[in-house]
Amino acid sequence: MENTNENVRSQMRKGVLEYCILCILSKREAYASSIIDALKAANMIVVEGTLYPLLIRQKNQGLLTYRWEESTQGPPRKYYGITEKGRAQLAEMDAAWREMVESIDTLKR
Amino acid sequence: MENTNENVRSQMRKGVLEYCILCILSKREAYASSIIDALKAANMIVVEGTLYPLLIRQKNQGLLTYRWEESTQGPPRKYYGITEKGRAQLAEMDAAWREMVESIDTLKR
DNA sequence: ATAAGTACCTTGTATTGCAAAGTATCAAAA
DNA sequence: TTTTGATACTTTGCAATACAAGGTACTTAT
Repeated sequence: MENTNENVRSQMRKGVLEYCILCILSKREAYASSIIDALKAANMIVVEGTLYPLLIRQKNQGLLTYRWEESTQGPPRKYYGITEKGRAQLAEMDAAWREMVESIDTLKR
Repeated sequence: MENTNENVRSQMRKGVLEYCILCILSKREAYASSIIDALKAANMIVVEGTLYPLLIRQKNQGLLTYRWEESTQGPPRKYYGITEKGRAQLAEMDAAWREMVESIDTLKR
């Protein structure tokens, strides 16, 4: 019964995940598992079934590209990187995020 | 083509709206239109078709109650108020929100 | 060969924000 | 009295999306 906590967080994450992905990829290329690790390190738990469709969507929107790279252990990895269009979107999302933080702040006051 | 901006904001709002409602009602009772006004004042545009089902959901979850009140001009208004359970949920959401802000901050760093 | 580990992908479901259209109440104008 | 306009609440249908669960494929070690 105590996943109320997790439900609340899950709801709040909606729509912010796409922003997180762009944030991560704006710094370095990464493949799915490493993205999940980065999110986990920031206390944002995400599972594969969420991330893969999201990456594909962003790729289809032209925000991301990818390249295959061999791995020393295991199958090849799909390294995603951010595009110019992705950076533009990220800039919009930065603004949207700041505005939302500001909005909540206003409501709290 | 320039509603990209609005789409981005719309996505980010997802899941945070419930939090906003509780924030507003934790301070004072309010009816739908006045809630929309409060959100608008905080730069969060929400329409009726979004708000009404949300209020009903939260009421069914026991987070809100309401009472009818006559209006000097127009039909009676449904004034919503927050319950004890709603305040507990709000406390959880406060924590979840702070964590999310912190998470994004971590990713940005 | 087989098993284990790693990585990527797909399907089905529930939730939810929203546009659009509908219902109901009240008061003032025609 | 009827009609119009303003206000308020409600419902329906749709699209987007996070997630659980299950599946495919490649590599290395046993």
